[in-house]
Amino acid sequence: MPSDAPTLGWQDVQAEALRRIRSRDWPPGALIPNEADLARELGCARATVNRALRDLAEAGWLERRRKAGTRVAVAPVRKATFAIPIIRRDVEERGQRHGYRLLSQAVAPAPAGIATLLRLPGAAPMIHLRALHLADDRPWCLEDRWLNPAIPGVTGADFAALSANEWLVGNVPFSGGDIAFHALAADPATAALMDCAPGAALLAADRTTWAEAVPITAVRLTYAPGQRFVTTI
Amino acid sequence: MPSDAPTLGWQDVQAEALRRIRSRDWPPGALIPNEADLARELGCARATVNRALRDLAEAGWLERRRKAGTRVAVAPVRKATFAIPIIRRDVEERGQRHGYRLLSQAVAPAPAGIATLLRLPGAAPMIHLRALHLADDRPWCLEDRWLNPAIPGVTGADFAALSANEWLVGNVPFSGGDIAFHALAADPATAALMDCAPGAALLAADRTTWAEAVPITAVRLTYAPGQRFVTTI
DNA sequence: TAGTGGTCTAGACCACTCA
DNA sequence: GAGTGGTCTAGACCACTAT
Repeated sequence: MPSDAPTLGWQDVQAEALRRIRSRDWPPGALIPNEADLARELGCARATVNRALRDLAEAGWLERRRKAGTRVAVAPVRKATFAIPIIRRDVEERGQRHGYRLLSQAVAPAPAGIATLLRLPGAAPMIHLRALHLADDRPWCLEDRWLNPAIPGVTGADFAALSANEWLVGNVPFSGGDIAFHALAADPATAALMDCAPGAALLAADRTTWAEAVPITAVRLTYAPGQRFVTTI
Repeated sequence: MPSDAPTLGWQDVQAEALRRIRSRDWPPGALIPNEADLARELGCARATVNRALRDLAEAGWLERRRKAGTRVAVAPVRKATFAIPIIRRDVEERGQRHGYRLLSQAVAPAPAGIATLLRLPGAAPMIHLRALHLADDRPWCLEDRWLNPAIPGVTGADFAALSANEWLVGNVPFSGGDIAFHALAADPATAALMDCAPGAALLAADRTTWAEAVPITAVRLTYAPGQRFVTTI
């Protein structure tokens, strides 16, 4: 084994650890050496080992507990990460021209499901928007959104000119939320808008977003047939 | 402003930075102070600031470039992370009993689409598996998989007893791959297996996985109606 | 209580890239 | 060339937890 004169970086340490995991040198469930020992063995500082192993633990390869030490995960839970850009950028990054049409805007009592989701009182009045996003003039995505009218500035926004999606990104700092992907069959109205057959299988994403404890919006994005969400792991 | 005597941790620094971003104290696109200045201002070491800001950059809030400094992202690209557990665990974590039935197993030339995806020669013989996963005896997920027969040990595996999904996790170290979510309409055969109406909208995930440059498997997981992939951002 | 990972520090050098 | 982030080091203390 040639001695590696240049100092080891954390990426090297991580690669070496991954190699040992994959080669079953450190089999699933096994306790691996502690950070201090590894640092000595590899000839680097403990902080470097820590950085490498911490990242592996976050990625699901290792399970670490103080005093108990570090174990190789038995069933590594892989994680897939999806980027959620604003819709216009999503379209433009595919080299297509983004178009946008506001279909309707109204103030209406939120349906029970939406109100519950946002933890608002039963029939609280909210802003209801429906809009169609286009890619090269073809239907891309239907946006069905309920907006909390208490958001500063929201009543003055012109959603015919700028989509709520984009307005929110630029004007409302949000802290969190959740997303659910699911499949649904196109109802007749949606099918007409999407230029597809009624009953066609469509991919949809339901999102709710919050600024701290204040509900911002609940939106369903229904994508045109054939669309896929792709990622690399 | 009360002086915070206890030393600031990186999480505190991160929270303070996020606060400044959200309050528009650091508006979108703005250059923020460099690490050394921030460390002085906040009374901690530069490494602590680095840890905090590095994480914010990974999360999409900041854009960092050497010499150019750190800027607040103009359109923060939020990222959603999905855990991809093995199917049995997924079912069990919902408090249901996992069942499994191997429907068919055969060696057959891979369809052109699959072979291309895995960069294998046109009609390369592969192992084709079809299996149904059950949750509390109800259809949960249909697994349609093509396996590279060159994988060590694969020809001796008993996929009637242990799903390929689980066998692979335990026996084949894989380095990467990709996933695509999409919606499809249930064909008659699938509908019969899934106990749903033909044409029903189903959520599906297509995965390919690799061990370094060696293709391992291509699989389509088709989920029973009503299933959702949920995550928090 | 003792062993382990989690974190902070002060300093240093390097890599990148803007001007 | 010079300013910035990226990383490493050696040492220290702390927080958690298995025993």
